[in-house]
Amino acid sequence: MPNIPQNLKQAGLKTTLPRIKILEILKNNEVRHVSAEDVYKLLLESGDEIGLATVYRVLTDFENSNLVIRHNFEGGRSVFELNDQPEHDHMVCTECGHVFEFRDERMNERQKNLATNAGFSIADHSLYVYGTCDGIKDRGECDMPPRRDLDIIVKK
Amino acid sequence: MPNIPQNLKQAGLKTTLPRIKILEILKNNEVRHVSAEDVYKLLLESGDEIGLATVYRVLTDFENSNLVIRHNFEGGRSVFELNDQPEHDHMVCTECGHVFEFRDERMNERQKNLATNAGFSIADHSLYVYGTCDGIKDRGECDMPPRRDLDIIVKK
DNA sequence: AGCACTTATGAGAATCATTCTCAATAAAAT
DNA sequence: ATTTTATTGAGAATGATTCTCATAAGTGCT
Repeated sequence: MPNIPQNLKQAGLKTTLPRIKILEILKNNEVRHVSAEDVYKLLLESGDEIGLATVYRVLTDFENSNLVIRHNFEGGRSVFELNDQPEHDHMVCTECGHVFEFRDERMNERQKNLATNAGFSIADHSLYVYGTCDGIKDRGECDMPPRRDLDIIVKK
Repeated sequence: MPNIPQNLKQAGLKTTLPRIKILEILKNNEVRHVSAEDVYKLLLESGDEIGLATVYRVLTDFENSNLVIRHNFEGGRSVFELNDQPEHDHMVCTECGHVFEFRDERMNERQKNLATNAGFSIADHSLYVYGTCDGIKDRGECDMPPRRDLDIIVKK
């Protein structure tokens, strides 16, 4: 298993207790997309008294050093995700809340071309597809459990 | 020119002064993507004393009756856009704040296929491309004035 | 037009997520 | 071990948005 203090050092961050604990949580397979509040609660549950302000600070530090990715969801809520996977996009089921990840080279290419032709340099993009998964549609329940790996990968 | 009270009635909304004034602003070609605060200031400039709370309420009403579309930009900022055009996506210049609109059938198709294959029914999507426009990159200033029509349309 | 009924508005308080402040503390460097 | 520098905690501050509630407008009916 990857060494957390090492990760922090590589990212140019001091290895402090809050950072270690928070990175541990993010590396935990059970959670993939968490809000600052979520992290704060998880810390409390495991008996770590780390202030909410620190959680925000650490997550922002992690974002700046590319350890995590911040997503701005609807309603001004941010969720964070460990940046341990190739760039990908998200399909969000509006019924069960499940988030599927996918990756499509062709779509990325397409975006890049569009932008270039318009005289625009892409730094970043955010794509969320909202809808329902078939488990919901057919039987009223979601039959796809959350997964850590990319759910759908489409090659070029 | 389209009749504003008519629009409101069709949307199932009482025709009140604040609603008329705000819809007027949204229909104004000069502005396309505005925040609630922007609308509030524009109202003040034209001598209309309409409270900020009302602006928010009206914009939310408009959203619910599909008169406008709400975008949740980075940093928890919402902007509103008159819903008078075909579905399209946005390129946001992170330097000058200019928002380009574009529309790409092929990308939409692609999304639909991906989703279908994964057993997912798309209801909606949100795509924002962030970057800088070439005016910024080359000369430090944006050379692309805001436009009302779609800036870039790519057919299939 | 006049009256009753329902809905919208204004102003300020309240809320929510997030950031800031600053004194106390812990890591890193010497 | 000591100095230096960055980090933390707690609570205050911020900024966007929503809520509350008394007042003011629209709408429908006579």
